[in-house]
Amino acid sequence: MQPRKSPTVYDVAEHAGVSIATVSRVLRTPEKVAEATRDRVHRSVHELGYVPNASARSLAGRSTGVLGLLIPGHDIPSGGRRPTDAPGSVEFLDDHDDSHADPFHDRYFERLVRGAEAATWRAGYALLVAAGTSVSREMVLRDLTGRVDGLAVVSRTLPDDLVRRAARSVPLVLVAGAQPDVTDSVQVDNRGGMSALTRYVLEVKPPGPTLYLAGPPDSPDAAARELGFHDAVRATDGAWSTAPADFTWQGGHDAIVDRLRSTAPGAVIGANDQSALGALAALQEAGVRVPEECVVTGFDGIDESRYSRPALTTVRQPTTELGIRAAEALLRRIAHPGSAPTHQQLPVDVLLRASSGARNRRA
Amino acid sequence: MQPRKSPTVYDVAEHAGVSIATVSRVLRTPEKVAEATRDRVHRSVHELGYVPNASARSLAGRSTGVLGLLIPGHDIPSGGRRPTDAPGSVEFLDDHDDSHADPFHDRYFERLVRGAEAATWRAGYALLVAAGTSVSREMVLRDLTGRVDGLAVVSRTLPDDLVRRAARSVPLVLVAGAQPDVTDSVQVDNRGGMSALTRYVLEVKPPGPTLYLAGPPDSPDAAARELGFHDAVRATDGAWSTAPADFTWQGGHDAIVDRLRSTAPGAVIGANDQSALGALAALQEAGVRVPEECVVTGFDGIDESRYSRPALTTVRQPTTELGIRAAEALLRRIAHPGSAPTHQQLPVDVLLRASSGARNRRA
DNA sequence: CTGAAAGCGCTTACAG
DNA sequence: CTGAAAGCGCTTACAG
Repeated sequence: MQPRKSPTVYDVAEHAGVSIATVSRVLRTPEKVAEATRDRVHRSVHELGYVPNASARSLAGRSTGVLGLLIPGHDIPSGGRRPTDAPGSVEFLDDHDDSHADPFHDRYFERLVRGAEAATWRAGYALLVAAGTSVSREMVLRDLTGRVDGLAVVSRTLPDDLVRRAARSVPLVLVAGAQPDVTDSVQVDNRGGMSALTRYVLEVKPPGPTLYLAGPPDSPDAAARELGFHDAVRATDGAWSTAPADFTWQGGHDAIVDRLRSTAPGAVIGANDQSALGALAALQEAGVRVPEECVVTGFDGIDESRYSRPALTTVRQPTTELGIRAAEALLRRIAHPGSAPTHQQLPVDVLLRASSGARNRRA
Repeated sequence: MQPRKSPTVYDVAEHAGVSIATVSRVLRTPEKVAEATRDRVHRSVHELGYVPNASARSLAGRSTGVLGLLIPGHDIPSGGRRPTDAPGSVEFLDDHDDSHADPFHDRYFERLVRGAEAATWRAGYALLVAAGTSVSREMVLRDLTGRVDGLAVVSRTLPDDLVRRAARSVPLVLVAGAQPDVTDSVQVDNRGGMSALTRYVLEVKPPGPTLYLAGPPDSPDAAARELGFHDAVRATDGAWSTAPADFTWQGGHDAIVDRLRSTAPGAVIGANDQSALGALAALQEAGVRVPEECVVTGFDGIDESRYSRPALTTVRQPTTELGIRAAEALLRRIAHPGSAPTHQQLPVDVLLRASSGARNRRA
């Protein structure tokens, strides 16, 4: 398809009757070249279909012009199904509900990648994406490190010490988590989001104690959200309590079943959507009307939260924004290698839906 | 953070007391180096924290080791919200339903990127992702072309002539579409999928004519699906007809309202999920029981199809697989530049759900 | 098995 | 405004 060897600066220079230095200048600093020369070179570039070799450019320019993004690897089938020559080969599947136990909810990574991509190209860089499923993390990391000017790593994708080591050979920013003294970081304001949501719930809820469905003890997100809940609830004098629910539907469901043996809550605040949806189901099974008798809220904004009845009021992370900020932080770090690590907290959005009494087109 | 200049082959060679050629050999063709030497070099590499410079490697090796993936650009907010120093800054939004008019349904690109990423790294390549939102398509394309050994382009991301021109300077594969004589392509078997689905519907449906809700006339997907429907329905002698519905909920809804003035259908087959969901709603409004009196099916497998009542039987594209196949096709093309363009059709999955009478855990 | 040397295709001071 | 030349950090025949 592309037959002969691609043209180089030398070919263009010869074609235009100038030196290779001039060709390079026309491409990088056109204002330093006389207009007539510039035009001539441009014509040659076009006629020969010249495309600069990025490797040579990077080597000579001491910068790759590439940013890397490392995201956690999902399992990708190695073989996969074979393509068909026989059209019409179709598989019929009984579609069960594959649980979204994933802390990174629906479209999280698409948004993250798109955000990072946009900010990266906008700055004239290209974006390399790696999940490191198929190969060992170390190998991918080493490979990436040599290819990029900076690396954004999604938190918990790599063990802390690997992050630290990588940060020694390349500017690195941690996404959705932090290692305070080691690298820059960009995360979402889980604490502030839960606090704001809780304050709102306390205002709109019907009478009755407030119940918080806590997440698993080892999750940083869960910890930050619980702090936010406490921030808000401690400033009031209403009754409240917490119950463990470990981010699962069942956990939320069971916590409510248990709680309904004593007092019915006036509000249930889930540490995530899954547990809130479980709680919602348990309340409805027990004949508690939501939101009239009890308000329910979640956190994450998974797709399922939109389709529950009533639709679930929840908090959405600004994931695209997170990608943008990560790339920008990296670019800043590349420009100023010396400065102290920075740590950003992005504000979240509360999505008001029917489960907290908000009126809504659909619900 | 990374203070002094990174070590090079020269540093490693000196440290290990060998030539740079030997260092290079240890890294690329270790079997050609004596074990003792190899160990010595490895130790030096480790001690110095040496990471090979990918640009130099690419330039010398005449191959970048990078594959590019170009996907259509969504609109990404340029400014975005500012990060806060004040935690707790939260926005409250009345959450309306943003319609998924997108032909590339939920998670389509996440799956595509992940598939491509997996296959790419598995082969020892890295993956560059570009959406080319922020910058002009031409610029991104030119930049990409110089950076990669091969380029996968999602169909309709670029005008045909740009694809053709790009294909002259780099191996290129078209994803989810084809330009038969120009490049390799990988797509989904829309026709075969719709045909298989239709045959199944004809088997399970209650009495009554079959109605096909066609897509917009300018969509290649719609055209292929309609051919598949015809393939299946022409082989039987039941009554059938088609109605235009242009891929929208409203289109599907109105087509049914219109149709119900005469005969009630025994099956409604939508060219996509949106129109099928509209049809489902219209049937239910008219008191037609689904699936008992009329079976309904869609195509695409958007998230919403899972949460309708009854849940919608639909066809899911093997999107991850599509990404894998695209990367693999590219790698094959790189290995064999001369051969004729290949065109793959990937088999789809039918997701059996309650709207066609399939029993299901949830519905 | 190992080394000296050429070369990959650019960029960028340095002169003029 | 333009050119000659050095150099970016590797890989890879070619000799030995």
